[in-house]
Amino acid sequence: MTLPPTGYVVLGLVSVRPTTGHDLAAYAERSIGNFFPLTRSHVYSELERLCARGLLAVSEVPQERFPTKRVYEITTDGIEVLDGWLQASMLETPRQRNPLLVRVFFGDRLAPEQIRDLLDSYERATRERRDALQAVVDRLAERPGSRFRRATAMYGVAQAQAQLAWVAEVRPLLVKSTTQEGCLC
Amino acid sequence: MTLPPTGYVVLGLVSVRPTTGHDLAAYAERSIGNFFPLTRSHVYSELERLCARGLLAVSEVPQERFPTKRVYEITTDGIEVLDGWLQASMLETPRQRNPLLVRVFFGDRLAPEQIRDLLDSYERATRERRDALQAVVDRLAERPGSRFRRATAMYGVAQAQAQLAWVAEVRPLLVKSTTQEGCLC
DNA sequence: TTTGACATGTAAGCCGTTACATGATTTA
DNA sequence: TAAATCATGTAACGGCTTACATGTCAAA
Repeated sequence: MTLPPTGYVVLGLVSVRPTTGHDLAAYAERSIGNFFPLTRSHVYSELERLCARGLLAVSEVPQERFPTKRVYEITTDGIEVLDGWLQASMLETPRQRNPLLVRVFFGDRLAPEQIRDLLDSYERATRERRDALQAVVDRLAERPGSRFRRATAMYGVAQAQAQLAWVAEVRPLLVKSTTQEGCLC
Repeated sequence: MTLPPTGYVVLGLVSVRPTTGHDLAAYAERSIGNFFPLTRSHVYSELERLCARGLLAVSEVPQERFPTKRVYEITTDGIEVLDGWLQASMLETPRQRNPLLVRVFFGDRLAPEQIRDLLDSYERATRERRDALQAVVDRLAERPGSRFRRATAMYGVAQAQAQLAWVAEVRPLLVKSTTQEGCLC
């Protein structure tokens, strides 16, 4: 049985502990969302689909002060499918799209100051992302039980750091300073 | 007028020089395909759509030894739309999905040797990708007219390099050597 | 004679996003 | 009385992928 990518992710998140669509969506956004974004709508529909396939079981839990909630938990079939996917050695290579690189690729169509602005805004955004992820890494440093989640954040930091280094490296190559237009070098 | 992401990419590729679907797909695969994959089918349909919107013009060119081909070229409207998009300061942040990190995230469900295998195969694939991209960077070093395309390849090299460094950093943290299980440290 | 280059598409389908829709309870 | 939290979805649409479908010419 094969699932769409999101299916495995949702299955994995439910496997941590039984949860509702509401909670799962919130948790996903601030954890796995950094490298596998999920929308709330999609979470709900995927939960139902996994249920229909017998990989999750659902139970309605009435509450006093809040609406009745649907709590999902993973079944033995679900565990089998999840672990089977996790252990599959072949890593799917997803289509990675990078709108920044597309613009750089067509850089000949842009004026030097536009290239500069493009790199500047990319640098700013990347620095912010790096700092946010570094904060996560630091926060999880105390908890040895979180080493896997911490490793994913470290990955993000490493990526961002490399992107900043790349900007610094290519900026002088791509943005010819107009004031040096007539230099003798 | 807004287009799907692929629309702008195809538009940009045609803007370089008039071309056929066949040639464009081949060129896209070995150039922009590294950070924006296109399928052949998609290229053909997107070309037709851009035509219908008046952003491209098509002409049938009969050939002696080969089938008649449809050559597309960009129109003035097309140039306007393309440059408008390239100059838009806001960079869309696409949903970046990373199946490796998903597996790491759920690393608690995997045995240490499975984590190790996962990291090893990722490292191998990454090293290959880095070397391939480095070859592109080296090849383009001689041609100053290719500095933008070269910069995109440099980006890939920087990313791959950071990924390799990350693997080296987290491997000892995530893969507890079973032979040291009972060490006194 | 079979492979590879040249050349163009159609059809089906699903994954995933965006927008829409609802309603109770607590807190400011 | 307004906003935030808790809670659950539906509907529509479109982008993109996969698989299918066809044919000529040159070279091995």
